[in-house]
Order: sequence, then C-alpha cells, then structure tokens
Amino acid sequence: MKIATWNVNSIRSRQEHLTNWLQKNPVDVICLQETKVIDSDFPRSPFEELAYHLYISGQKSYNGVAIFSKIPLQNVSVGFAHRNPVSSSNRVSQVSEVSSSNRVSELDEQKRAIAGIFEDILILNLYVPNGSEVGSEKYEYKLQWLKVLREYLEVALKTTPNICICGDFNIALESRDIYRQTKDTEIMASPQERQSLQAILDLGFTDAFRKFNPDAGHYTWWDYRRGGFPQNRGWRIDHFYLTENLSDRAQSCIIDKEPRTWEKPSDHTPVILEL
Amino acid sequence: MKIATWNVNSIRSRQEHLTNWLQKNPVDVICLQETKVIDSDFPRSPFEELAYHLYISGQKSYNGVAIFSKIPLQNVSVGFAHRNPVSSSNRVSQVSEVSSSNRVSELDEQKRAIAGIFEDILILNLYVPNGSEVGSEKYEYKLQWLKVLREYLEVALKTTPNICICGDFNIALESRDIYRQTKDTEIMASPQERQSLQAILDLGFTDAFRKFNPDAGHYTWWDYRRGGFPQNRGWRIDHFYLTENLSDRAQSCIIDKEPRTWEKPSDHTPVILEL
DNA sequence: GGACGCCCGG
DNA sequence: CCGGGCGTCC
Repeated sequence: MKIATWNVNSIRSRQEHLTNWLQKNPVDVICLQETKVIDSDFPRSPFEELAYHLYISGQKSYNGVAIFSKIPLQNVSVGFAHRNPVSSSNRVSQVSEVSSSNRVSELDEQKRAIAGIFEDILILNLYVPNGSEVGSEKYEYKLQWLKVLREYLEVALKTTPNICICGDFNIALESRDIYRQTKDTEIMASPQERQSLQAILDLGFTDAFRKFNPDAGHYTWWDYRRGGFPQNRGWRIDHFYLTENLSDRAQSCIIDKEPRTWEKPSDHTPVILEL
Repeated sequence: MKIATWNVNSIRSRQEHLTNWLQKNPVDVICLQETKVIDSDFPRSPFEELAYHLYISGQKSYNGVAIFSKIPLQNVSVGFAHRNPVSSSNRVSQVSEVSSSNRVSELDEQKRAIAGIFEDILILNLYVPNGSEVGSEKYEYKLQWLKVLREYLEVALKTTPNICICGDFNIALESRDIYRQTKDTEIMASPQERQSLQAILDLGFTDAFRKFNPDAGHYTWWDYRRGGFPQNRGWRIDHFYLTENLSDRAQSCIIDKEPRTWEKPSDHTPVILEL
C-alpha cells in the first residue's frame, strides 16, 4: 500500500494540482496539510470522484489537515483530545472520553492533527506549528505543541504497535536535511526544536526516508522567495515516522519533486511511502 | 484597416487573453480600457513583441486606458487637456496650450481618455465613468465628464473631419441594446445619461455597429454576477462612434463574443471596426 | 512569493 | 463574481 503526505498550501488553490497528481499517483491514502478552509467550504467532490473517502479538519485562513483514503478509515479523530471520533461527514462527537486539560483543548483550536486507522495502521497526519522566530511566543507554542504530541503518542503506543506519523513538521533534524549551514537561532533548525522532535522519535519511531536514502540534497520544501527551487535551496521538513514493525515493512520512501515544477505550485512537494 | 476596442478589466490579469486574441486578430489598432495599472508596471513587452507601439495612461487600481498601434501614432494626448502630446514612453509635456479649467484638470486625474492620430484619423479611446447609482455623486461626475467630452469634441471637430471615438461608454442608448426592459432609474440606461451621450452624437457621430446590424440581442458586456453570460443577459455599452466621412468608409463592425467564453474572462468582449 | 480575509468598485 | 489594495502569516 502507498501513503503520501503533502502540504498543499490551500486546497482551493491546489485542487487542480492535487487531482492531476492523484490521477498519476493513485495512492491508497494521502495526508494533506495547510488546507486553509473551513470544512463546509472544502471542495469534496473532485476527490470523491476519484473514489476517496475524505476526513477533514479545517479552519479559516490558516492550518487545516485532511486525510483521503481509498477505503474507509476507522476511529477517525481530530486534535489531541484522545479518541474523539468523527464521521466522514465531519461530525464531532459530543463526548470527550478523557479529561482533556485546558492546554490540550487550547492547542486543538488550531486544526493541525487528524488521525484514523487504515487496516492495522494508525495514521497520524500533522501540521506542526512553524514557530516564526526562535524565542518568540509562537516558538514557545511550537515546543508546547510538540510536548503534547509526545504525551499523546506515549498513550497511543501502549495500545497500538503500528503507527505512521506523517506531515509537515517544520523541523529539519540534521544538517544533511538543509541546503546550507544554519545557525542555532534559525527556525526549523534550532536545537530546542530538534530535541523536542528527537524526544518523540525516541519513543520508538524511525525516519522512513532515511531507511532508503542517506544522502544530503533531498528536500521537500523550497521557499517561494529568492528563487529557492530553481537553485535547489530546500529543506527536508515533511516526514514519515514509523514504529519498528512498520519500518520493517517499508518498501520505499520517495520525494516527488515534479509538482513543485508546475505553474503556481505549493511551496512543498509530496513524499510517498510504500509499505 | 481594423480597429478594436476592449475593456480588459485589468491588463495584468488579461495579458494572456489579449496576446492570444491579437495573434488571431492582428488588428492595426486596439483601444483598451480598465487597464488598472500605473504606467511603470504596464506589461509592455508581450505586446511590443507582437509589433505594436504602445500608448498608455494608467493609474493604480482603477480606470486606465491604452492604445496599441502597428504604426506609430501622431499627436498622442491623454485626458481632455487639449493637444497635450505624450511620447510612446509616456512623457507628458509641460505646457498646456489651452486655458484648462480646474474642472478639466480634475477630471483628468482619473485616467479615462487617450487619443492619437492614425493616418488621417483621430482615434479617441474612452472609459466613461460608470456612475454607480442614478442621483449619486458618481452619477453627477459621469454627467459632468460627458459634458466636458462634448466640449472637447466641439473643438476637435473644427479642425479634424475624421474622428473615431471608441471605448466603454457605460451607456446603452436604446432598449434593443439591453437584454431586458429597464427603468429610468437604472444606471447605464437612465434618460439623463442617454441625453448626455446623444448630445455628443448630435455633433455629427454615428454608431458604427448600427450601420450594419439593427437587431436586438447583440451585447458587449455581461455582468459577472448571476451567470449573465450563459443566458446572454448582456448590455451593448462598448461603441464605435464615427464622423460622417469615416462612417461612409466603414466596411464592418462586429462583436467577437469568443473571449467572453474563455477561462477567467473580462466581463466585456471586443468590438472590431473595419474601415 | 503567494496564500488568506476584508474592503472597495463594477 | 471578479478585479484591485492592504495587512498578516509562513
């Protein structure tokens, strides 16, 4: 089976790109970030016509995540409030089965996480906060968010051996993931962010892309400004992180640079995992 | 020779449409309205590559007119300040040879008129104010503008027998020019506007389109709202008005509806006069 | 540089 | 509905 992740930078602006890409790449599951639209305005039909079941959690202007799946997902939930199932038409259940702290429900105001079970795999689709500048309020929010994510995963791992986390992490873990040397004060590469992400991986996740490719020079995001893409000035910040069982099953993990060459592209390009 | 007029509703948004259309329709002269861009940002090269000389008078956001000509125009002037020549690079002369009233120079703040001589013909390209609502301040401005236009033409006619006025007049003179019955309080069809325009035609101009086609149901503008175009709910508000000599020379005057069927079109479609 | 919302203008 | 400008975010 194939799973893709793609920060589309507005589903409404990228509808054509995404349908074209899915026709060429009929993956079983695709995880999207930065859909930037409230659920009632999400363009469902073009993707339902491609035989996908849609699970979406969006807001106006910012953030927004979605999972499309060729088969229905089980136990779909949004945010970090544990076991909060939604139907494919996005009703959110009235009851929350755990005592969500204020912190968690505050974090869930931004639509950055959606999860569902595909066969025996829990797929968790994330749009990690960007963090703006090191030391800023948004940076603290990013670190807080990663801490809550870690707690969420600790709980999930107790019952679920096969977890696939993917999405836009807004963090490049190593120097080989960035086209140039960076300082410790740079967002997406600062030690604190990296440590927060590493603490999550230390729960038992491995980077699927690095199972197959140790080389530098492979990126998933290029800044729109300063002609980043033509000169391959990129960052690898979109990831698949897999629990051990799943990592063993992984057959390939590739970055498809093609959509970034199209007219009016997203600044990110898709990553595809084959299991 | 062929002259076209087209309200493009932003030259930057319509650049592709216009170059495509000019390749199919290599008219000698094209008069554009609502270019909506300051002269320094006007996309000159795509049109210069099609062998046109460009004469432009634009402003930020609103209005803006331009003439493209296969041969250089003589005595190009912008606005109503009489004999105010500009070069093809749009320098405006420092001297105004007539005592421009404050009224005229105020009206010229909005870039709605540009003129030039092609062979023996004075071509006057106009974007008449819309007028918003009957009785409004903008309506009074429209009537004022038409009055000044009339005065301008009275002077011009003394020395220039061959005048071709064209552009977006934002007035449909007769009921056969509108897809439905209108009330006297409707903008673009109110008696006062029509009288102001008729007073101009009474100086000795005739409607080139009506020389060839007396039928109702021929329009040049369809509102973006309420799916006006698919149901042909249009208005004929873009016109060629010719002095007698020129009217006698006119071979055809047609409305090309095709560009209005293209993706993301202007709400207006071009009219082509053959002399 | 390119999304968005909001406002203005047609 | 579809242009433009502006402010905001990434």
